[in-house]
Amino acid sequence: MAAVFALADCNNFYASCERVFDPRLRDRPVVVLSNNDGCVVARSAEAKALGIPMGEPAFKCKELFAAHNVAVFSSNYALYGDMSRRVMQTLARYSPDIEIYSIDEAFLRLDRLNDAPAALAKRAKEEVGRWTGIPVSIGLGSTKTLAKIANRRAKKDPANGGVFDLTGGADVEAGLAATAISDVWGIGPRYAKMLAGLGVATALDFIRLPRELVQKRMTVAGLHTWLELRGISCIGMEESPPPKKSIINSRSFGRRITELADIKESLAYHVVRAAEKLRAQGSVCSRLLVFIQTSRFEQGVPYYSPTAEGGLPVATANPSKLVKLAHDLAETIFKPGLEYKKAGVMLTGIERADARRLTFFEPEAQADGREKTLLRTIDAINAKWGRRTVDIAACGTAKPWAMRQESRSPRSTTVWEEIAVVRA
DNA sequence: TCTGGGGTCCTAGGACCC
DNA sequence: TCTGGGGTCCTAGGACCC
Repeated sequence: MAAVFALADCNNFYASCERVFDPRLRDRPVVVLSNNDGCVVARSAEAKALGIPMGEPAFKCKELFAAHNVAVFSSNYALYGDMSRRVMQTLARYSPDIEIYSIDEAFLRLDRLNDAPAALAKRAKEEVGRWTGIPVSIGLGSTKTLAKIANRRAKKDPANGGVFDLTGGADVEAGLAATAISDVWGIGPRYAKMLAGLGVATALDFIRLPRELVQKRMTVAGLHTWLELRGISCIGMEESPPPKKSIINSRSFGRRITELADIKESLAYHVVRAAEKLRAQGSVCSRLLVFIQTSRFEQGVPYYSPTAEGGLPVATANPSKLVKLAHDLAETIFKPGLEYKKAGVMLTGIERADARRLTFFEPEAQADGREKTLLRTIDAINAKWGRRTVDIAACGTAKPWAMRQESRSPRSTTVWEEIAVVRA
């Protein structure tokens, strides 16, 4: 059988997660906001129908929210992450060949199995709904890009029952003709605009462009999209996620920050989180980049957004060493008299911890061993007793820079004290 | 008052080397 | 007067994804 890729995508994922634990939200418009309660990042179908755009700043929607009794939530990533894990575990029962693509999407290979792909997809969709309460749509295609298009068709028309099959005898041309070019996976706003200038409105128009033109204007990535839409698979399944080559931790401040000391505190926090991610994938890093930013939207004052990068003599995952470097770098770019809105760090020069150069000096090797033991112990304690049970002092306790989060729902599946209570 | 966060890949061009 | 050329590494910038 020819390859059959399925894309399973949770409908309005964050909004659906909120609904699972509060049935009163059914039929009520639900939106979820980004960190710091900044922008709308998820909308239920009812909220979409109200015309609330994705990414809209929350303060611009206040009146609309009030007028239509919209349920508004701060992001609750503890909940969404755990719900995602449950959805993925359920999907994995349907194919050994699964790639978790994002928090709410997974690709599955559905050929090479005993049952017909479309029948498997239908059962998977129903079981995820029954076991987790999350509605999911599944699209089937002979390539990943076509599976993405099929998924859009599945979502768009309720008559499809949440599953759309663009393989076998399906009319692929009709599917491509019904898909706006800007809705194709791999075509962003820039390329969509450029293609519009070439008279391309749909995916079907796009695959009728000459191959050489596509490669010239859109490089090999664009060519892959073009080939995939023609049924030639270029983007394969990734069995296990490769280690990250860069790790970022950053956040907008809950309010404006003017003091270097506060910025340093927030940077320490970001470094500690980033170093945890680094150790979780068994890596060390040799470079660190610090960035601080004023508001992009402030009238009358120039936008200040400097970065500073520095290296370490020996690659490390030790937060104390990284914090020291981050603080030194911050001092080189901090300008007093400005109101800062955001800060963050990026770790690069990432390599496997076990591939490190050996140290020949015995005292250093011993110190290295003690350091590893210490960090392993901290990670173990935090894994058992919760994040930040053991922290480093530079993160501070006052946290004037902490983010706003005014309406977070309970962490119903990961914190005992916040578990849902059912009254019968 | 209020505008997210975290990633990847590709290419062009400069520095440097022989 | 004539003033190489190819390879590699690094970085910045631009495109995309969720």
